[in-house]
Amino acid sequence: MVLQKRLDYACGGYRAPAMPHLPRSARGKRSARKKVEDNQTYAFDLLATIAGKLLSEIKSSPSPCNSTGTSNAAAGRDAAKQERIDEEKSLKCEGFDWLSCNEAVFSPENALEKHIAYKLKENSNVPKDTSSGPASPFIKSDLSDEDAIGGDGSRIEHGVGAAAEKCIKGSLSSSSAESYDRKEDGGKKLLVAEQQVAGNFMDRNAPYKYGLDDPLVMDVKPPLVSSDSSVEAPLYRNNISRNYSFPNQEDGMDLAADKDDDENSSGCTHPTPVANKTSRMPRIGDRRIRKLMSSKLRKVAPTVLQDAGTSNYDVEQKPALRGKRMCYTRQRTQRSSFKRRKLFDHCPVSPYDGGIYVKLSIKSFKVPELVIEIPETATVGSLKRTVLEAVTAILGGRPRVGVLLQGKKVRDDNKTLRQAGITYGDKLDNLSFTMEANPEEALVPPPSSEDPNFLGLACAAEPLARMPPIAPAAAAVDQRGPDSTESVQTCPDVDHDSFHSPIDPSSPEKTTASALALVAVPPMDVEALVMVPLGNKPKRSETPQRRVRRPFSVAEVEALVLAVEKLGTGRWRDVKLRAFENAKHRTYVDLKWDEPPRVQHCMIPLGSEFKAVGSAACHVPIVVKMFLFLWRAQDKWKTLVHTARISPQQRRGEPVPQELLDRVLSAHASWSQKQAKLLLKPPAALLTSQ
DNA sequence: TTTAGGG
DNA sequence: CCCTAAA
Repeated sequence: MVLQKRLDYACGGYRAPAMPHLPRSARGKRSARKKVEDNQTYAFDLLATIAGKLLSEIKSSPSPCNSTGTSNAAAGRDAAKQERIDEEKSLKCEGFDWLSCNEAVFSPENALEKHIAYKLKENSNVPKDTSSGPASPFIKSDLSDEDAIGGDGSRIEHGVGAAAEKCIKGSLSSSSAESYDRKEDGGKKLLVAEQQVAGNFMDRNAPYKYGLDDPLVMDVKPPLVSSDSSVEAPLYRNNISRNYSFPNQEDGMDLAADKDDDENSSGCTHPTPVANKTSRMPRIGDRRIRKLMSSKLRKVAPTVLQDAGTSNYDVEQKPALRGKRMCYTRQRTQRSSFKRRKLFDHCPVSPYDGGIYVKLSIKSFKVPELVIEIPETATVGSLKRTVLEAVTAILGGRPRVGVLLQGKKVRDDNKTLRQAGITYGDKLDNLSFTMEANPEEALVPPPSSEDPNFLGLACAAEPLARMPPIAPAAAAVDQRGPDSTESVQTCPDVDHDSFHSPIDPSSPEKTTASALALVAVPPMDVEALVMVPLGNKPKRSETPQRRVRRPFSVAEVEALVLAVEKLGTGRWRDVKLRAFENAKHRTYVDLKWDEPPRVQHCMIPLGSEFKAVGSAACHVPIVVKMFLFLWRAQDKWKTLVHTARISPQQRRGEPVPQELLDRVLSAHASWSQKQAKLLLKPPAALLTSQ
């Protein structure tokens, strides 16, 4: 072998043209992305949560918040601020902000909490990796919180809760705005949100209308849609308002329970009738709630939320909350089921109690960015599927996804992205998505309606709120610990197949052009990304999943044969280049997800608009990463030669025309000979010369 | 960074 | 399709 190489060099002196290397910078981007994704996921959750919160708010509209923590307020603030800062520093979550904001806006304490909890739960489920990783900012926030608190790893839930808390606090404290000095967008946004919320709370009885446009959200990402989210919720005042207080703080469990409930109630996260719980809760509730909220918030949107939340929160009574939080977090993490039960116990209030829930009409809301990686050669249809998967993974439900390029709907699912004009090079900014709830599904009540809290909500919010039950995987993850990547892979939720199918055989162009691959991003990846903690450990991302198998098309084979016939069997890099000029970023090596350098991705910042079920619409900024999958000519050739040598009956897969196989054998033989000759000759030459 | 090979 | 040795 070595000899051959040498010979080649000597003879041809040709070296394969150097391939353009992908910038390593990609890595960094990648990591960032992941973070984003994580955030995004959470964001969805958050959305759901928000919805729920809103509902709950309406219901509960508790007044107690303000009263709590008067004396401690100052100290709490400081602490909170610091925390925030820390979190921010550690995490830079852009996306979360909005969520938190939104949530804040919507949720009344209880409602928020619940919602959050639900979301959290869902998230928690999703986050199998949570334990493992560092995924979303939320997580980070959690961590930070934990650290601060000294608690164990809290999770997304916290973030949500925190957000909720913030919201609540914000709402409670009219002066919340001042507390936020932060320059960060998120922080500011939060402030705004809070303010709004506060206002809303004030007006509980009246239906709320928020201009969710939320400055908050907007900041984060460029293309983010400016969603105009207006939430309209008639607030019905239930008894809920009476005490939001949860059981004692000590029972962090309660919180946990709430969260669990949320999680469990994957179905309808949003609509949470707050009243139920709240009614039951003991008075301490305020604190608890706050705590919960804070914790949740932190988890969710560590940076922004925290800040905002903290500030408000701090003013009121942060310190206490922290401690509580920790407890509850831990409990939560350790025993989700248990938590759930507790929740019920605590908040057994029947939805009917008087709890009225608000009918929310969410016009739009923003969700954290969603990062999708997809090969340029993938079809529009596959893109839709991918986006759908990613979104539904978070939101649940089975909405329909549409792709908009420059505001124009791309209808032909069979076109490749390239054909549709969606290329990584440009125009990505113009890419957006629409998501429409499946009417049929929209009506379907969430399965987990058992939770009284959800009863009311069932409607509009529902679809969004629903989170896919990733629980199993998550559970696995938890047990395993952060490092276990496998858990992700195994995740039942994702439908891997859906992603793959994409390429349309009918379009030859595609195949040839992308001889490479259609591979779609496995849903898992998305999840993984989502889950991955911002911070420290990308453990999750590390475990590469096995690539999806994408058999070579006949066209690809033909291109390969042609190239080999011309170039021989030793210059695979050249072969690839020759065979697939179109693929600019091809390398002879197959691409791997986790190897940015090899992967070409196009980041497409998108402002996607999603029309959620019912009247809910949300803007989801989606980042699409496009990449080309390279196949390994070397390997393919190997198999081709083998295939050509075996009987047709033994062959499997897409039949390769005998003609091509014959050429394979022919080329292989001839090049083998040449190589052999080369090997032999040189020595002779040397000898002679010497 | 490419190739060659083996699993 | 993956992994690794070797260059």
